[in-house]
Amino acid sequence: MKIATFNINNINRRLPNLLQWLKSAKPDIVCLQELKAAHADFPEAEFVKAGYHAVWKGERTWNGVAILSRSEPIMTRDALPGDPDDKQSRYIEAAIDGILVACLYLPNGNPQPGPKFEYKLKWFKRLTAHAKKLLAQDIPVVLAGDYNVAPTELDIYKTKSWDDDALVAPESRAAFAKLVKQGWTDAIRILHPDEPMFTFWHYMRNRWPRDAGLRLDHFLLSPQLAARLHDAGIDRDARGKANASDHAPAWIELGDAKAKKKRKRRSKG
DNA sequence: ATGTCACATGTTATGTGA
Repeated sequence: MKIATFNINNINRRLPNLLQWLKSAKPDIVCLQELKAAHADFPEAEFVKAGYHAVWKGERTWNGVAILSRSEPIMTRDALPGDPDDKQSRYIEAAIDGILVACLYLPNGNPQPGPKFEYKLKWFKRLTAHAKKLLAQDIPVVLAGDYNVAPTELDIYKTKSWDDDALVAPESRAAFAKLVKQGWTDAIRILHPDEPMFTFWHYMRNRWPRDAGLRLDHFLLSPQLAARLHDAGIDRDARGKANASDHAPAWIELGDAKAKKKRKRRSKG
């Protein structure tokens, strides 16, 4: 079972890239962020043609999240609980093949300090509260998406350019660390402890050719899924294509769930 | 401040967000 997360940065603008990548990467489940499309403008038919079901939450101009899957998803939520006044489309959750898949797009938070940064930290708190409840259910859960946090120094190229940025701010990093500490496994990092594993390269200043990237897209796995983690990686090639998103897809490969223990056969006599 | 991209508003650019 292959699960991917991909900040697509405009689903319609990037549709040819996405379809090509789906064909070559063949993920079973894909979490998409930054659709930048109204709900009615989501190109569902194209994904059906490509063999995927889809659930999504659009928003005109900004944000927007979706989950594509080979098996039919059962949407469990299309918003992060905790603030009914939050109208931004940044969270969608579905049950797929016995896994609860949460697709999230955490606020960027710039400039900081300021109201946008406050919103980011508040959103993080709500996510952390919800994540705790999911963990308590003791089921296979993956929290996948663009967290807009480079968790450590290893997750960003050597630079001073981002020192005042919300992506590396101590509060952002502390919030991420606090979430992980609940008992989640950072899938990419646990399998690649020494490589940067960047997922984002800014369009500006030749950041892609210079490999001046950040690791912003993460998979957090509940213990039941962490036990099934076989492989993880970044499809960097996607970032080098024409008209690419500024993010590359990240993916994990999971083994099958253990077959349920067979009941002891009753003796015949 | 700059750099790059895309969209909205609605002009022959500018603001906004990332």
